[in-house]
Amino acid sequence: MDLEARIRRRQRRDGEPRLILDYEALSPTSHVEEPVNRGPILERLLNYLDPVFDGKLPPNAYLHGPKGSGKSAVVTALFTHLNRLSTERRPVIYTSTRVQSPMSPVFVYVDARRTPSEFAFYHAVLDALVEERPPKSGIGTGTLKSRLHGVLGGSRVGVVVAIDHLGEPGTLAEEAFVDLFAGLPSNASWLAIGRSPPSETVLTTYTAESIRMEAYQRQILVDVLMTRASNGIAQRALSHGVARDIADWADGDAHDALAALFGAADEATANDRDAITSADVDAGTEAVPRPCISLGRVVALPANRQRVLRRLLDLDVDERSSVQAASERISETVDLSTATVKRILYELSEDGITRRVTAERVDGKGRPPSRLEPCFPTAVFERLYALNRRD
DNA sequence: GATCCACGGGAATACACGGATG
DNA sequence: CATCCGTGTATTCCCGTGGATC
Repeated sequence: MDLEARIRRRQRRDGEPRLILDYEALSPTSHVEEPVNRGPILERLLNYLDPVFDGKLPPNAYLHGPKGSGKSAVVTALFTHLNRLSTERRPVIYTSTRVQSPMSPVFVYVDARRTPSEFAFYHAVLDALVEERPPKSGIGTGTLKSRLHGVLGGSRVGVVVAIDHLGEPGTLAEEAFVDLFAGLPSNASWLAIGRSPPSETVLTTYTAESIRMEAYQRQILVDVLMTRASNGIAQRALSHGVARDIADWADGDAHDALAALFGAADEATANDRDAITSADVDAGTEAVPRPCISLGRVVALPANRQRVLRRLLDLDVDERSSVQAASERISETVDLSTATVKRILYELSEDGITRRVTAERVDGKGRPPSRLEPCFPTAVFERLYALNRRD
C-alpha cells in the first residue's frame, strides 16, 4: 500500500477510534499485490512461463489445488507484474536484441464466474487486448470471435489467458473452454485454474504441464491473516494468538479464514472494541458455514440474484422454512414475481449457493418442504452488499 | 435492426403418503 | 405383503418475450 492510501485512511477516522480501516483489504474476494510466502509456487509458475522471456509462448498448463489455497491470488499477482514488466522493458528490448525483438505476450486473466457464456468469454479476452471496449450487445458472438482473430492474427505478440475457477457450477464446463480456445489463433495459450486436477483427455490432448498447489500451512496462513490485518484494521487489533485460532479453525483455507476475520472484526466494531477478542472470533466463524463456497461466486451473481439472497438472510426461521414461503416474502420487497423468485431460489440452491434441507415430515400432506440455508459467508456478504448500496 | 440475456410463466415431472387392490 | 393409485406438494425444465445496448 502506498503512503497516500495510508494517509487517506487516517483521515477517514474522523477522530473516532475505528477498528476497521478498510473492508476491501480484509475481503476474501480481493487479492494483495505481493502474495505472502509463496516463493516456491511462484518459482514453479515462472519456470512454466519461462519461454515468455525468450519472446515465445508457453504451452498450455493447468494449475489446480483446493479452495483457499491461493491459486487466484498467485496468478492475479503474477499476471499483473508480468504485464507491467513487459510494457516497461519494451523500449530496452528494441535496442538490445538481434534480428527479432522478443516481445512479451499479453497476459489476460479471465474469471469464468463472470464469463458464463461464449459471448462473455470472447468479450472479456478481446476487451483486455484492445484499447476500445467492445460492445456488450448488438453484436453477434461470431463477430466478436472474428475480431479476436483479427487482433491476434495480425500480431506477432501472442496472449496467455488464465481462465480461473474452471469447472465451478454455474460456469462453462472445462471442455467448453477448451473448445473455445480451439477456435482461437495458435498464438493463444491458456493457463487453466481449477480445484480438481485436469481430466486425462484435456491433459494429454492440450496440456503440457499440470501444476499442483497445496493448502496453506498453519503458520503461513497466520502470516496471511496478519498481513491482511495490517492493511485492513487498526494496529494491534489482531493479536497473534487470535490469528492462530482463526487459522486453526480454517484448516488451511485462506478464504474461510479471511471471511472469519472479516466477520470477527465487524463484530468487534459493533461492540465498540478496539481489538478482536475470541468472542468476536466465535461470531466471525459462526457466520461462515462449513463447507463454505467462495464469496467470489456470490458477488459475481447478477444483481437481482444478490438482492434475493440478501432478502433471504433477513427472513426469520419459519419464513425460511419452505421455498414457497420464502419466495412469497421475498417477492414482497423485490420487484420480481413470486414465481420468478422461486425459480431463482431453486437455481441458487442447484448451484450450491444455498442448501436445501428437506423437513422431516410434520403435517402429513404432500411432499415435505425444504428449508434454505446459505452456504456462503453471510456477514461478509451483508457488509459488502451494504457498502455497495445496491438499494 | 441485431443481439444477448434476464424474466415470467407454466407445463412436466418427481416425491411423499395413505388407502385401495390383488 | 407388494403394488398401484390419487392427491397434494415440491422441483425441474423449457421457451417465448422484452429490456438494454450498440
